[in-house]
Amino acid sequence: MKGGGGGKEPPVEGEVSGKRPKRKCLQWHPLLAKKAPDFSEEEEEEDEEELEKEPVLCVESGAQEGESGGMEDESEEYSSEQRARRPMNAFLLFCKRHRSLVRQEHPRLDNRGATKILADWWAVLDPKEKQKYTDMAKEYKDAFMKANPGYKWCPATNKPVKSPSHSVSNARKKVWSLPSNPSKESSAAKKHPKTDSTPQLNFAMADPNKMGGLSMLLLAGEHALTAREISSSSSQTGCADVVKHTGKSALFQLAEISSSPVQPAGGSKNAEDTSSLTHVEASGPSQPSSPDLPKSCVKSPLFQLAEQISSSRPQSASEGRQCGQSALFQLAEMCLASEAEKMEARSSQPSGGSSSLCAQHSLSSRVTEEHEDTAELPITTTSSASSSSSSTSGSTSSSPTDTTPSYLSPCKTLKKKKKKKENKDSYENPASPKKPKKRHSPESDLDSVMFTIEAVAKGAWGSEETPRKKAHPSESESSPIMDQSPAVKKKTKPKPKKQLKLKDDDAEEEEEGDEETYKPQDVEMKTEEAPLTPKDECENEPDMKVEPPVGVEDTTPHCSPLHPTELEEKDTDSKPPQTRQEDREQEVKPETCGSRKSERSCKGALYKTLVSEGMLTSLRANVDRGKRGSLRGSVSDHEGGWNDESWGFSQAATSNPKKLKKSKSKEETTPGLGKLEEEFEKKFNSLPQYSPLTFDKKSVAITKKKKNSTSSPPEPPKPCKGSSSSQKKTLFHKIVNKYKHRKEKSSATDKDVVPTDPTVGAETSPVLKSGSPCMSPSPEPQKVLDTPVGSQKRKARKSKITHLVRTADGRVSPAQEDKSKDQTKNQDEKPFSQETLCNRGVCYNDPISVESDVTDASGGLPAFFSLAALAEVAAMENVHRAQRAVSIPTEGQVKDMAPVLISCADQ
DNA sequence: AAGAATGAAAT
DNA sequence: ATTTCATTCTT
Repeated sequence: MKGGGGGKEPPVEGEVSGKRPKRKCLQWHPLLAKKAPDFSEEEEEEDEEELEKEPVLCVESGAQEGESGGMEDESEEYSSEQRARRPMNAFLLFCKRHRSLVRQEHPRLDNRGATKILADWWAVLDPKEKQKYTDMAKEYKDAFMKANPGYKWCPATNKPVKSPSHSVSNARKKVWSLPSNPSKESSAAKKHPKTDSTPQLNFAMADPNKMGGLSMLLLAGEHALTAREISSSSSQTGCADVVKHTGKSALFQLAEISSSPVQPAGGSKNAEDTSSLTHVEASGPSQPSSPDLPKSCVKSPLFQLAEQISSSRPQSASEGRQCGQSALFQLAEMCLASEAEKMEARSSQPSGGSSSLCAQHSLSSRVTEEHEDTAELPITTTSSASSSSSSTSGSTSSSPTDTTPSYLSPCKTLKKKKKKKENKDSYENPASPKKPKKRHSPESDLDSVMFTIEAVAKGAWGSEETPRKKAHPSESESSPIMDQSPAVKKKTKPKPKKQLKLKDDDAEEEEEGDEETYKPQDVEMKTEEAPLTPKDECENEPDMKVEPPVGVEDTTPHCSPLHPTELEEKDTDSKPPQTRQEDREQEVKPETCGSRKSERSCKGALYKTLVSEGMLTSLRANVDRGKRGSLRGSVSDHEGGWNDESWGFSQAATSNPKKLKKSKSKEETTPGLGKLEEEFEKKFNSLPQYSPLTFDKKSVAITKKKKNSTSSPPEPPKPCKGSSSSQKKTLFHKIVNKYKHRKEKSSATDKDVVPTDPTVGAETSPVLKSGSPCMSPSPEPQKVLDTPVGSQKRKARKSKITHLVRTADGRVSPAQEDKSKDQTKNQDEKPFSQETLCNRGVCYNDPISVESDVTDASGGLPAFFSLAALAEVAAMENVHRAQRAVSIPTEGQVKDMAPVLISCADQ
């Protein structure tokens, strides 16, 4: 049948069933590049407008591939083929958001069942609410389209490519990365990749967006601190602009270089490159073995930085990169600090102590460590890392290796598998689920933010470093300082698997686990109200992203190692995973802790240099991104805007520092990926999550109104939890199967309507839960309108439904089951719903959310923190830090910075 | 790998 | 009108 689909598929992919191998799970893709030019709210609308500008971004590589972009390109090369996944529609978004809930309620239910339920919910959902999703979907789509102008939902028929199948399994590519070129489908050579791969191009994209992001962050901070945004915004912008080109590109290049394994040569090659880089930084230009031009460009700035730093720090010698990092960090910090300071006194010399810079210190200390640890370290970082993370890295490396592009990357598959595994585990061990995951409440976000920043900065350009650490974890000197390394290790061991998407999954899984555990009791009890659901998860959800994978608890994101003493404290605090407060404290602590060092001397110079080069900008951008990612969960405006920036890297960073590292090993390739996802997530999270309760209400209401509503469609039978669950379950399956069957048949041949069991009736109450525990939905038979119910795929509809409808009087045996199920479900749900709703939903702030269903809908955002709020908090934190940190010499630094900044601003 | 669901897009 | 495919994840 699919003939129409274009012949492309059938022949091509014959392997599967004629269809193309669907890649399922990837993340949707990031692209969306929109930019948020200013932090102001333009985002909402301007998407489109800006778009025009953006296009560049899309094109970026210019080559048609689209992907060439920088970092990602490696994978991307092939990507052209892969083409981005289409954006999710409203329903899918809804599903994604609520599936976990459903699952919680019915752990036993399989996905399909869940989907059905979701469909029901969806059907019931108020238009307003629906609209939210719809809007988001649209937004999403728009962004996506912008990103890839020529994108077609259906792959061009042309794609004769061939074989996607074999080459590698197609893993996910990171489509997200860049917009595929519009033409890609048309003919374009899919593969140019390599040529472009050279870093040179760099991202056109970087500019505008990044700036925006950065500026946003900074601005936000400023606002919070002082009210003055003025100069800052303008100044920043201006600076950014100037720098833009160079800066970003440079940064990116670095990142790419470091991260990108692209080199065909394989590990060795990578090593070389890296080394070259290192050299450059550290020793200077003299060493540059690498012929690559682009790099050289980058180098210079870096190099300078390195030098300066090194000068400041006596020791420096071999490891340039460290220096580089530190420098970057410093810069980042400086930027932040500077901005803060600016407000106060930008005049000439603010002696203000606001310096803060804990990060800096930490970094520096860290650097030192590294220094000692590995002067030479295997630069291979990438390669080494890859080796460690066998699968992922392997894939990555391999791909780049060949000249011939293996079209697909195995990623997807792997991912899925991984996920699955984990899920399984979780399932098996219910206990595990809870674990540490501390759900961070908003506060934690801050923490994460700081953390993120560091991570990001590091990750961004220092991919080298990270991996390296991993590779040689402790080894030589295990200075107490390293918090990360240990953490990393732990994590790695426990769950090396999921790196990318963990968050959601984890959360869900966990939830599930919890639920399951509880459930049994409930079932047995059958108490109507079932108090159970303790669910602390509430917080969880919102933060999920931030939260590291359950893994080990160590997740604590410490900012950085500090002095030993402090360190100790920190550790202590951090260790206990349980409390949130602790987490917070942690956050604070790190800040507090700064070890002081005098590095300020160079800063000014560095700063300048960076600025000139543009590094700063990029740096800042990175920082912002990181911050933003973690911070901004809210996305107050529904449309907020997807910034490509966001799409960039954050994901890993945000979620955990560890991840970052890990990710590198795993997929360094996709540095950017995270951001997009993150952005998406934020938005996604901002979407209201409705509790079952809500649906109940609605459903009821609807039922009354419409009466039929979903009635006919078989309610998704829910497996109940009770002891009998098994039976029910079985039944459930049967039913399901029937439906399925039905559907299939129908599609295949209308003829059979599945007369099958009349008994099946079971329509049960329309929609899910009616409120009363016992009640049976039966009351309203209303029959069906023709409206297509949602459930059974489209085909099924009326005719089928008909038979489904419960018999006049009642239910047939099967029906009974269903009912019972429903009842149970209802019970559970209700209780849950309320609590759940409160908690999870949205809630941080208000309880309102519960009712808010409706309200929410209208209102728009639930209570997520608004970006501004977050920013504020962040700002505050900074201030505090500064205050606390007073002892730190940073002041000087600050001073230095100020002038620089100013100058920058002027420019 | 199939499949449940909905929707957007393409055919 | 019909077919693809996006997401999730069990079976």
